[in-house]
Amino acid sequence: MPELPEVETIVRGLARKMTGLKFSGGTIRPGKLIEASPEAMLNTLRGKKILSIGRRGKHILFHLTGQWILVIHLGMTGKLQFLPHPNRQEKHTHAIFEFQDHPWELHFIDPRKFGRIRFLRVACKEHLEGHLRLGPEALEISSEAFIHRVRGKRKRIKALLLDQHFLAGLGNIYIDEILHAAGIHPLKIACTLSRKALLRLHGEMRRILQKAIQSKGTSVRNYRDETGSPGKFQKKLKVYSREGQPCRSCRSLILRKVIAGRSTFFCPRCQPERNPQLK
DNA sequence: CTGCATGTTAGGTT
DNA sequence: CAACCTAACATGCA
Repeated sequence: MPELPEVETIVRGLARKMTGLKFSGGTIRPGKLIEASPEAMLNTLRGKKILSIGRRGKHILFHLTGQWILVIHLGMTGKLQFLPHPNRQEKHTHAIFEFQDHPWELHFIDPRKFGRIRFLRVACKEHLEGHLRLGPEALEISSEAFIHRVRGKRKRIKALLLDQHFLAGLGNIYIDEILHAAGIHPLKIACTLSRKALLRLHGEMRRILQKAIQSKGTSVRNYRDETGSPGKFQKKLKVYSREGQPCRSCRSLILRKVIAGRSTFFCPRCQPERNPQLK
C-alpha cells in the first residue's frame, strides 16, 4: 500500500519523535519478515542510537551508531506504529522495539507478510546503494536526466514507471494519476514519447507526489501513518479505482485494464492511445 | 464461493 | 540482453 508519499509521511513523523532514541530491546516474532534470527537482531540493536531516519524509494532507513542501518520495507500492508509503552499487540504484529528511558515503543504490523526488516552494516553510501539496487529518486531526478534515462526503453510507460530499478518510489496508484495528469496512455512505449510529453510527465510526477505528501498520503484501503491516521489524497484521485465513473476533466468514462499485471485506470479521451494531432 | 488488493521477485517465454 | 506474463508470497474484504 505505501508508495513514496506514504513512506515519506511516516518517515517525517518518526524522525520527529524517534531521532536520538536508543534501542533497549523488544519482541520479534521469527518468520520471513525478518532477516536473521530475532535474538541476533535484538542483540545487535541493543544500545544502538538512532542518528537519523530517512527514505530511499519505498524503504525506510534508520541510521544507527556503528554504521548500522535498520531497513524496513512495508510491502503492501505493512504498518509502523509508534505507541505508548506498554501497548497491546495486534493479530499481525511481528515486531515491537523498545527504547532506553523512553515510554514509547515501535510496532511493525503486517497481515500479508510482504514487508521486510533487514539489518545492514554499511561503510558508505555506495555500499548501501549496492544493497538496495534502486533507480534515482522520483522527486530528485532532473527533467533532463529523466528524459535521458527513458532513451532506448521499449517498455510500456506504465511498466517502466513501476520498475524500481528504473525510478524509485512510484507505485500503482500514483503512476495512474501521473499518466492521467500528463495525458499519456499507459500502454505507450516509453521511448516513443516526445520530449514535450516527457517534460510534462516529469513535471506532473513532481507536482502530484508533492501534493500527495502535503495530503499525508492516500488511504484507499488500509494505509495509516505512524500515529494511526489516514491520509487525505484519496479525495483528490482522478482515475485510480474509478472504473466506469466520469473523468473529472472530460466526463468520458474511466476504463480499467490490467497492464504489467496491475489494475490500470485511465481516461480514453484525456490519454489517447494514438498521437492526437495525427488524427 | 469468487475475485481482487497500494509490492517485489523468480522463472519461463517471446 | 530486453520485455512480457504468471505465479508466488498470506490475508482480508466485498
